[in-house]
Amino acid sequence: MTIVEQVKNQLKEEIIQAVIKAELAAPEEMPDVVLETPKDKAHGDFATNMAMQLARIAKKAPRKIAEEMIASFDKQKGHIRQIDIAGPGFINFFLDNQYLTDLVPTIIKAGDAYGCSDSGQGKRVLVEFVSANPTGSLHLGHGRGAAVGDALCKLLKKAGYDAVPEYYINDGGNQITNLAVSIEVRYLQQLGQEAEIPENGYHGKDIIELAKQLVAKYGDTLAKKTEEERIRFFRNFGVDHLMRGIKKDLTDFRVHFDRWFSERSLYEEHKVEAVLDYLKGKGETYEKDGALWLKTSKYGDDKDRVLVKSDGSYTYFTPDIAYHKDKLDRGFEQLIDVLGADHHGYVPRLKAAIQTLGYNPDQLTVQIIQLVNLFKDGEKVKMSKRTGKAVTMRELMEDVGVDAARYFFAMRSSDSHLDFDLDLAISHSNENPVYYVQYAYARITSMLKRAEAFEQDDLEKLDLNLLSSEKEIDLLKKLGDFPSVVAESAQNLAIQHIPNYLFELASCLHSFYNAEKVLDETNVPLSKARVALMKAVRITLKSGMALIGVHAPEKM
RNA sequence: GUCCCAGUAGCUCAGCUGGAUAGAGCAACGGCCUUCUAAGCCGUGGGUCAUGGGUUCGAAUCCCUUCUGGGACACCA
Repeated sequence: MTIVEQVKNQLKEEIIQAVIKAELAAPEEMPDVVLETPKDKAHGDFATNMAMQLARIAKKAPRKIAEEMIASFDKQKGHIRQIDIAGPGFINFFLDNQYLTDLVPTIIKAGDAYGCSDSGQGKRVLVEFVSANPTGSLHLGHGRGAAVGDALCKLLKKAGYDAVPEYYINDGGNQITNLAVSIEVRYLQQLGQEAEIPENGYHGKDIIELAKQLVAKYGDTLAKKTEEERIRFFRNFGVDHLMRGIKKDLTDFRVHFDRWFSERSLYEEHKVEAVLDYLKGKGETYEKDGALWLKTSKYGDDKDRVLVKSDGSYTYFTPDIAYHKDKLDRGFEQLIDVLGADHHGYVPRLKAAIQTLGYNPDQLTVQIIQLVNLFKDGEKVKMSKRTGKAVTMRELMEDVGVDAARYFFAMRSSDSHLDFDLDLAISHSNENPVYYVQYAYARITSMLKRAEAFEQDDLEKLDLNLLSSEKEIDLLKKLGDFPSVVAESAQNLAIQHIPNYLFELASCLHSFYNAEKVLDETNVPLSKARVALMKAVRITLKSGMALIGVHAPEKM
């Protein structure tokens, strides 16, 4: 438990005791104690609405209740300095600063671990994200999914969940056959033979590049193989090649996966057949029009869905069910799928499928990644200038850098549309929130390099009571918020709170920096305390930036 | 037609589980570098929280209506 939580819990307990002592409510009718941080400092460090909540139960006016509560309050406990009644019946608590200054040594000792909590209680969570087909390069939308999924995993881990990031490689279905055929066509074309890309094939230039490489390496030997052998070869070659590119993109984007799960492995281990047999055995399927259907409408889907098409092949859905069963069978309590907006309609059937498998549909949470619109010079950029197709993740990384891209992707709730301002992301100016936050870190770092005279290794010897100016208190309060911001963001799968928090913390730092001098030879004890405070801020900034995959630069 | 997301300052958006006078940044205007990084700070102006109702001590927040914008709704993946 963090310092701030301890203080709050103690305060809550005192509030409950005061209510009981004043005979305003019996323990069993006690409302939840809401303790919030007021926006206005004049309203204290914490405030409770308890008196208003009790109005109906105690049948008295809120302000009257508040008075009675205060009268029976034990002020000796919980660092309380002053209690006020305000507004319609708020009780405002003013605490001494001890609990805040205690944060400094706590954070310094914790280091990178500051902000961690056991809020997730070790719950096993599998986060599947990106999972793009190995049929081309990753584009903008995948970039957002990658940034969100990766940040989500890191956030969950920090908040005490056992989160595992996984990528599902669609290397088994029709689209891969299409890819193989497309490569074959380009290969034959390179050799001067007549061939045409099929309608649902891949027309990208990268496939032509691939074919050129094949000719350079194998000459025309591949053309002499049988059709079947050749396709199998192109299949493997294509997937390997494209997955290498995808992995490279993701690594460069600082996105990590614990496991790359191959769809093909599901076939090889007969897990698709097994799940079909299982569903048939449970009576969740039926045959119609020569196809095999799953009764998903029984579980909230609009209509039933096809598992085996009339031509005998599987739909995309079928191995995906097997994959989700595999995930659940591996013992994950919660599955998070980070999916593109185009998969929106896919969610009900996936949830229904999980129910047909005998699991609880609430075990699956789908995070929809909404569309990203790029803006340049105030205009919407739709296509890449280079390729004429969707802008790739690689181009984005090259244009704006990983830090800016990751920050911008993390900045907004993932399920709402994102307008990505390229000019803003590139600009090295105060308009750019990424630099604002990084600058705070660089400033502290550069300052600490000159701070040798004020180093205090023995934290016990610091006189932290000297940290009492308004800016210092603001900074300390903000530092104290970090663990709960992490925990709440993880719980709500809301990564956008992290950039917000970082911006606020950076703002407190800049404000403090301009108001007070840290390194002051004429006041050594204060300087020592402030250097320690700066270290705490630095640790917290770095830790927060790490969550969203943004680097903390030593200098700028 | 059904479903999802959004509508808050001129622009881009915060606003946590309902709380007190709705906040930032940009843009506009005025200040602050002989002093630890001015990529910074301080100040001023700027609002029918799309709309109409409901829930209640209290609503930008929760529920419903309407309007507007975006997206999704295959025996594709």
